[in-house]
Amino acid sequence: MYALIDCNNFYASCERVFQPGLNGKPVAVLSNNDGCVIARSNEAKALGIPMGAPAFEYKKVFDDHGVHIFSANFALYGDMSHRVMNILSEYSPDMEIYSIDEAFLQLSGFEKYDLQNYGYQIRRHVTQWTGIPISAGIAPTKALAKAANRIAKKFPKKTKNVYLIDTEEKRIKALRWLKVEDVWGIGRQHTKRLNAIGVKTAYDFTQLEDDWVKKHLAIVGLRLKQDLQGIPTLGMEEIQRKKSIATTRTFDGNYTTLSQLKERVSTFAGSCAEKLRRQHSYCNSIMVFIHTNGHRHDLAQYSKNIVIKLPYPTNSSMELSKFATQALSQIFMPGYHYKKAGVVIMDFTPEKTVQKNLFENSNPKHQPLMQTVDALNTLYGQQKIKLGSQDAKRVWKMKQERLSPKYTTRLSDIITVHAAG
DNA sequence: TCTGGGGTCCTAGGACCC
DNA sequence: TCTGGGGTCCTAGGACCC
Repeated sequence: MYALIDCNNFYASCERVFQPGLNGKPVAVLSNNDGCVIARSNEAKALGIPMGAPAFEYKKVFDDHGVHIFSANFALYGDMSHRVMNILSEYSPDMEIYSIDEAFLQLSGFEKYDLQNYGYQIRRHVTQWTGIPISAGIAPTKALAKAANRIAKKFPKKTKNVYLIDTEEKRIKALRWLKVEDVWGIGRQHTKRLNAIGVKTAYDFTQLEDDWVKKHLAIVGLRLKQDLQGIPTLGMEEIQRKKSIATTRTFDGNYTTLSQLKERVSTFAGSCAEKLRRQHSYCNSIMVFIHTNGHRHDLAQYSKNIVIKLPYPTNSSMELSKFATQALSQIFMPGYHYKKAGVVIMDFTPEKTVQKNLFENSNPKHQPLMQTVDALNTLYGQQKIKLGSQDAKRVWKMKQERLSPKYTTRLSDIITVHAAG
């Protein structure tokens, strides 16, 4: 059996932990630059605010219904996630952290347990220790656990946020209830194709011929079908090192000059390098892209990316920044209003097995230097030490008008509790 | 005025090998 | 007239996830 544990409305719930007065009230969290809605409490969902809604289009709804708006506070969410995962890891020797707010627990060997109660126990524990409400779906396969989790979320009163699929009847009932577009792994394109042949529910999907599924949804679709039929096909994944690391941003305004973009791209490359060092890897390729604003139909559009193979593996901020800005110069075209840029690094090798090059190698002095920079930035706060190519005066140009404090990761932001006489 | 960011996996087709 | 067979590796693009 597998359990899928999922935090309810995670980002909104994190904000509520420190402002319990917001329980029962509509809360929404916005993306960087306060652009789109990326998390909503149930009350906000009930107001018809969709996922990804542009904030400016829904300003009136926010005002009319007193929706509490927050700028994304990823330092807080990351730390809360870590706390939740720590607790969950006590409930199975085999856990896969699937996303910031979700984890699978493998429960083989737990057959003698009352799994329904086990779910309640996990829920009580996480809620009491972190204040984050969770839902649990428990079933014989991962895809079915996902489905069970959806039921637990959809019917909180009946299920008390834990739903167990442990019989064939329950499996069929769940799949007949689940719309095919809500199946894990079925996105927009697949839904279109499936609806066209009359497949409306997850159950319908499991009744299709294997050949048809393989042909139109490829091997991934076929595995999914089997998993939904109760044949465990999707196993626990080893979460090791990342295979690519990205830092990309939409700008607050438009950038028109190469030097403006160079500063941004250099910063992004430095941030990628830092993440890369944290997982003790070197990279061999770097990709840089720039875009104009696709929503502005009145402006000329340009979008380009370029991948560069590095002459030697590196994780030095200076090297990566140098290569990234070189790449940028190759794709930059004057005369456009740029709205977005990013750096993606990939093709990693672990620190320990880096292949040295006979003629060209990373400057050996960079490694101790980077270690020192990382240590200083950890000690004195991020971005205290920057590259010369970065804008030293730039503070934080992102629009974040409703940012909550970093309650759990910055000493000065810790809450004060006043006890009445 | 205003529209996020960060990932994974698979497939088809081309280039190349013997 | 007629032109093999079996591989690997790489890349771009598409689909999906949160």
